[in-house]
Amino acid sequence: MQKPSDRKLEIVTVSAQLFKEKGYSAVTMRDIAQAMDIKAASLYNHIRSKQEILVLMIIAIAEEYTANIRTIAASEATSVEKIENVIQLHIDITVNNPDALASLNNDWMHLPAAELQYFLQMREEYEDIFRAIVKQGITDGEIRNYNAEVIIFSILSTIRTLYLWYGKKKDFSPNILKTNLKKVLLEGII
Amino acid sequence: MQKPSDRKLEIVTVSAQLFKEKGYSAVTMRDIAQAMDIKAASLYNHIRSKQEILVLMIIAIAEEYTANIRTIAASEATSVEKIENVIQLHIDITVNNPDALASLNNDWMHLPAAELQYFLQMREEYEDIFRAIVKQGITDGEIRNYNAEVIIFSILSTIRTLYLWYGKKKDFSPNILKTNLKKVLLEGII
DNA sequence: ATAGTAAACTAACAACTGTTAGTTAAAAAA
DNA sequence: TTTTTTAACTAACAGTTGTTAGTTTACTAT
Repeated sequence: MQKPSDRKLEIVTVSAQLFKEKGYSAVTMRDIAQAMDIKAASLYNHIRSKQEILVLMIIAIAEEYTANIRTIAASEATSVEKIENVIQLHIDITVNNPDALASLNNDWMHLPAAELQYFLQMREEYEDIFRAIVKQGITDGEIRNYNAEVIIFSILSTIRTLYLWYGKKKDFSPNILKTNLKKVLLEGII
Repeated sequence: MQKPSDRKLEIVTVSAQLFKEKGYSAVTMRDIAQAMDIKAASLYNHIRSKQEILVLMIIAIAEEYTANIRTIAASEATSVEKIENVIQLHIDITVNNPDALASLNNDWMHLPAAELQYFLQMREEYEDIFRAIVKQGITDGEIRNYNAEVIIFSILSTIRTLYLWYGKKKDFSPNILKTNLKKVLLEGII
């Protein structure tokens, strides 16, 4: 896979902002073109289809999640440290892709069949790895013996929706998140 | 506002399932009609427009959230008890509206202008009330002195996305949630 | 039986959708 | 300088969109 041209990346960036506002289906090729001050047909000098924009937007990030959580899981760290590393991973990816994450969370079902399957497979693996970390932590007595699925859901849903809050409030600087989010998710609030 | 007919409610119910799968914009009137085994034009014997379906789906639930969090905030309970009551409120509404909540979370931007303004106003009030509860809890020493916005984000994002997990795993029965979710969110996992 | 109503139907529309074809102008390579 | 490439353009398409108009059918109330 060769790396996309500058103009191609610009289309993906602009589209990500629009998709975040209105969702993939509600954004037209003419909307994207207008935001770039060109005509819709001109977009096709750079991309093959509207769906290809979505693929470029989602798959690379999904692969980044997958590669990193594999590394974290395979490391020598304790279960709690691994969970902290997963939280940090989500903070980092959110800071670097605050718009595209909206499509990764809400528009993935509009991927072409092959990429959809690939995406869902990565997503499943990701949750399986995270589940294994949590269960190991419970077994080792590092993590309290609550329902594992509830723990997984609670942490994942928070760090997956970080993109919705990041950038809207000054309290969500990378540093404040780094120090506060791990504590809140791990130690609770009381 | 008079209550909708049975058939009208059926349209909203069926649409909610479809909107959850593909999003509001990607679902056509013909999709909705086909799911009800009628023709698209027949839908208009019961509803005025596609947007009206969205309004019926979202506004009533938003009002239910608003009314209930007002009651909780005004009660005599401690701050921690109030937060527990908010968590329980989200569990209850999720159990009763597992499909419509997808649109409330992802498709609200497609509401007509008037209803959009009303929705955003309710959403803002909701977050303001929740913020006040958390800050009071910190002031009173009931809640640890972490960044309040991070606490708010962490709890709200979890209970708002409950609809994504509820029904998919048997671990998410109302009872398991009732006992586990409050503990995980309040006391943490270590 | 008759009239009225609720809810389905067929047919159609104007606007919008993603996309293609062919053309043009400017920049880069020869 | 000439040639090639890049990236814009105009024009148009076939299919889909939400929606309306007018009609038909079957139940309900008179």
